[in-house]
Amino acid sequence: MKYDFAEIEKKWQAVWEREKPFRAETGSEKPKFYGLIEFPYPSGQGLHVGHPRPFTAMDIVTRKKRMEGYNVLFPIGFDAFGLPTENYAIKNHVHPAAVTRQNIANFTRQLKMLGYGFDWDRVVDTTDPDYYKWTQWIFLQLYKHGLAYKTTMPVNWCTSCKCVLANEEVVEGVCERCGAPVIRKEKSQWMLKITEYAQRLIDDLDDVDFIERVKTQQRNWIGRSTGAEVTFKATTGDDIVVFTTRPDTLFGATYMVLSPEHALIKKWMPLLKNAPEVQEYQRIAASKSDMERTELNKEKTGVKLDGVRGVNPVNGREIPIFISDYVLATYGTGAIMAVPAHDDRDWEFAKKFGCEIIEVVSGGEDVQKAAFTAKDETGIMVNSEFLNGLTVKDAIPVITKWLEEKGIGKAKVNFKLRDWVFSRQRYWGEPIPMVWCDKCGWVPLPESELPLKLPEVDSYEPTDDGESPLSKMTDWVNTTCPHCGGPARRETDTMPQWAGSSWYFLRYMDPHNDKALASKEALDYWSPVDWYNGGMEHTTLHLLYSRFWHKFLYDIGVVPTKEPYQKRTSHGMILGEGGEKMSKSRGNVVNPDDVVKSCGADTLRLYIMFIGDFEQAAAWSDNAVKGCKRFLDRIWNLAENRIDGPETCSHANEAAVHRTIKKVGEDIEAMKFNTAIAAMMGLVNDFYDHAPSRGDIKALLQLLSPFAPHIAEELWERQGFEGYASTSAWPRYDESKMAESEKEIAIQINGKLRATATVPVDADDETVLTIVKAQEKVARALEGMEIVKSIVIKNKLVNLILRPAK
RNA sequence: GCGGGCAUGGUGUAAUGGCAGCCACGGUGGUCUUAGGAGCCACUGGAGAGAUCCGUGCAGGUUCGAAUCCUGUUGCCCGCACCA
Repeated sequence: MKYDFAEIEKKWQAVWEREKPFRAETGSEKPKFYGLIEFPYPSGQGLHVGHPRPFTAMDIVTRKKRMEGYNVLFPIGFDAFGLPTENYAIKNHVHPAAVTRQNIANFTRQLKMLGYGFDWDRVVDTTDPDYYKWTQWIFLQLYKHGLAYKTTMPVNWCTSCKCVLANEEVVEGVCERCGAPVIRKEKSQWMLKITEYAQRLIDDLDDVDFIERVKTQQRNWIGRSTGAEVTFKATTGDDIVVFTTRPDTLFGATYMVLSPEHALIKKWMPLLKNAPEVQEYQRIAASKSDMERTELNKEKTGVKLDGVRGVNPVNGREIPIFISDYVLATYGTGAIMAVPAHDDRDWEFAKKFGCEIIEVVSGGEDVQKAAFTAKDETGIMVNSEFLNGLTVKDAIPVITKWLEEKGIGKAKVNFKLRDWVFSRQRYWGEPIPMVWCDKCGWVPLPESELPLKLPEVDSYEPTDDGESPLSKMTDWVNTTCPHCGGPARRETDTMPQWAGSSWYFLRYMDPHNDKALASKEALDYWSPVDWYNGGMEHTTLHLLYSRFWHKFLYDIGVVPTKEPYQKRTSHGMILGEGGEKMSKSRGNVVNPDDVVKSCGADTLRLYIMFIGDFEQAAAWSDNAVKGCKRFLDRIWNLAENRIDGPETCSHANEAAVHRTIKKVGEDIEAMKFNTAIAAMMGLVNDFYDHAPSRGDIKALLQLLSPFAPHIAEELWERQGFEGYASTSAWPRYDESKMAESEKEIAIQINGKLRATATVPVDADDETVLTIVKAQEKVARALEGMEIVKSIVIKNKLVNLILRPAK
């Protein structure tokens, strides 16, 4: 009979639906294992072939863990709030909730079609009021602990989404989602104080097992730098506080620069002889979009303040003050001391505006020609009075202490990380549970009134005036103040997409709880997530946000661990045939439905894992899929009919079977799925040379089961093995059975491969050398030569170093 | 500019100090066949009739031995980007 994948996959999916063999049991005596994948956004297009890569990988890991005796939690859900759904709803005049329901149904069908061992009783949906009740609850806790606040500030505004964006959502000056230009807009926004956790978000990376590039990217994004804050006086008597990482170069500060938005400029304006010029510069800087600001970063611009000067506190020298947009209002104090001799940007600016360049660290080239920026031991302080003769490294603590004693400065740590802009002017998101009362100010909704549900509205259109569509819903907006009972208005902005995903992994632990986001028992039992795999694109978004929320929940005693995820890995992207990104416009999109229809889910699963290094991007190839289908066909041919006999390995295949068990097991743990599959293919090739015994086949089906669960289950049943392959005990290997009795070793002469020889395994050096020297080619090479040195690497190689005999 | 990564047959890749190319795709030939775009078998890095020689982006180095380690260099990809 032919391998009828369609029939087989349907059959076993029905069995799993009925018998729920992948259900997780909170509180089980077995050791727990919590494997997590990023829950998908249920888009109208359905599953992309990119999805099965991480999903199948974690399915393989968790299926193996289950076979090894773990109580496995492998859940799935839907991150369903978001703009595409809202836009689709607007265009087609349907409610976003209806669109979401449809899309989730389609995703569910596709995920089941691929045979994943999810616990389907724990599905979460971020748009379900029973779920977002707790998202709102967490927001209220953040508010109560002073970590949520509303403020008016210039924010990133996407001109197409008509919505504000977090810093993390702006990529190269354009909207991460739609690619439209981002401009600055002054708006009143809810903010979350992620900066409060900046240091801990860095420090605690030391305690978790994240792949290194994730840690590095998070550290860079948080951007910790240590230095000092120093107070300069202005000739007006005002204090100008600057931040510097190089307080050692203070004697070389020959001018100062303020950001165009700096508050002192307004105060000084009447004193400035060139006030119109300064105002013009401010106006231009303010009108630049982020993209223009980055594009125009080639040449420095600026204006000198004519009428006010600064005073260098270390030597009392008067120095000029400039404004320039190379100093950012949002970082440090928005003002810098410029040391052109030892900073590339200051040097460039000084050259253009004719500022003095004074060397204070010797050891580099002429500072009139280029800045000398080394801050290690190579530089020695000069022209710096009491710092002279010290290295940069030694000078920093000396000057910092001096500044502190004089009361003009102190050590200071700065972060690039900004607070998280948490409001979105859109309909399809969690309502922010806050009420504005003219008497009481912002008042949080009582927890008993959660969830605050989204009202039914006629139009979800975003507005050009920057208000949320909810603001038009006067019935919903007008309410009473929970504090004084007077008339009040609800907040009409909604939460960003990242809210619901910041804690969903906790909800999986206890998804139907209506008393708490999850019970303490479930949180204690399942925390932390043991292994979380997801995309690199979420490193500075979801991953950072959810670590922040988790740390907060830990601080208020809700969760038992400091970190949500013990281990984090990441997969590469699946590209279209030819190596380009898959997109509708290129017409190279592969639909999983089509692949499953033509080759089956097991083949798709195998191929997507065999495609290449899991962490690397890989290009889809229709041809290569066939190889995986062929592999399953070959297994089918071997095992479709019952093989009788004892359940032990055959003599001919025993070593290969045990080696493959070891290899596949280790490769799954190391996410080297491609080589695990290659090893199984090798074993099947062996089985074509030496017919497999009942035991050989049993081991193969068990190894195959996590990768291609349907066919493994079907053949398991046909062979009449007990129970199910997917719940059988993962096979063990025996080192002693892996070794062959003989090994072919390489023979090198003076480091060059010259011959091979077959020697008994683990033979001692002398025996090996005797056999080697008896080789004809070796004997020939030895004529007239003497052996200077023999290197014997057990079971691998012999290298003879020869020279002419005297 | 800073940070991270990658470079191996016609293709995807494997080997992390020890016989370069496991496993696949593609290709060539054979076999079975009414037929084969199915299956099975064999071959498949390059040059050479062959013995052999050459070969892991490039140039050096360490080593008995380097795709692998070190130094330099080129190219590509990703992240951040005037962060003081």
